[in-house]
Amino acid sequence: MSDEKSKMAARVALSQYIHSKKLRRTPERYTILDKVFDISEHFSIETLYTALEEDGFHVSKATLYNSIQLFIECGLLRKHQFDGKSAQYERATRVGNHHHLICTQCGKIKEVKDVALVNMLNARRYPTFHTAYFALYVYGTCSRCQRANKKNEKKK
Amino acid sequence: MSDEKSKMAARVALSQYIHSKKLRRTPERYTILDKVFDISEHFSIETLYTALEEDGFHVSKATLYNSIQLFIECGLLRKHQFDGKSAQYERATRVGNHHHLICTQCGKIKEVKDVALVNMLNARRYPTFHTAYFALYVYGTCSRCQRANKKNEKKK
DNA sequence: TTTACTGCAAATATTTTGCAATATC
DNA sequence: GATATTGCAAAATATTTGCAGTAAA
Repeated sequence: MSDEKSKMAARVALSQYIHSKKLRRTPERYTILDKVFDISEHFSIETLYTALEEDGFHVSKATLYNSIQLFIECGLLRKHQFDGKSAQYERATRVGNHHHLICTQCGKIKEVKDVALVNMLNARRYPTFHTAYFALYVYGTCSRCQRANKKNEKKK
Repeated sequence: MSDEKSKMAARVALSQYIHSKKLRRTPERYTILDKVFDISEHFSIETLYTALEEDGFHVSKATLYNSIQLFIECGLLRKHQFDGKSAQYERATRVGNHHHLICTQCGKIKEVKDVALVNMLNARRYPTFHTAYFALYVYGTCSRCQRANKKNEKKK
């Protein structure tokens, strides 16, 4: 799906959710949603806040937290708690087809597509639990840190 | 492995790590480690702190955070950032053979053994990345919340 | 005797909450 | 007009940091 199309689809999904829950269609919610769909990668509340400010659109942090929570509830967004302090978010459509490699030394996060694995996961069923989605985190050492480690060993 | 045996093994592993990094074998570290191996499930810093206080053993929060970090570094402990506020920890030996089902409605976390899946995961290799371990989180609705939802639908 | 470790308190950072003003339905 | 939503500031919470005293090597 193109960026514009997925943005439109997200707006529609949000509208439906808002309608079904008898909530209100505020301009803030749609502006924030658009911005979320402009950002291609992970983002934090802080990043999103700054990006919106740069556009000359001011919203309070409280509203940001509220809106993001709403997007998560209606399935448009996923939340990650990587090891840093603040939560990271990304579009649900992106999360489906990749997972995350996390370097335990430098904290860098890399995305990997692994369709075969995703298919295996999707085929799993757990009794009495209705699965919505998965998050797989792979912890280890990135290439950069591996190299750094080798260098240090040689020094000794 | 029995509880006592795994506790001993952990002590040995910690001693080796401490020696290799030229750190110090303080009584606090071993007392905390023992307590960690008494707790069978997930725990937070707060839980661990209280458990130690109840034993009449006082350590500062700072020392707890430090020690837990040390245990993670030497591979004895894993950290989870489920959706609550505080981080949860559990023994690495336990994590290997199960993963977590997380109810997005009530936040309850259930453990599931899935050896076949674990084996598949262990067989995966990612170029330029040296994998240490995995964390798989399955999000969805637990049986209890499924029932509650059905009841609410009927009310309408 | 060197310096890593501990405890305490203060600092930092993130997220949540209360409330008055406003805007949507 | 009823009430959901916003912005702001204050509060709550978790974790980190600085530093002086203590203890392991």
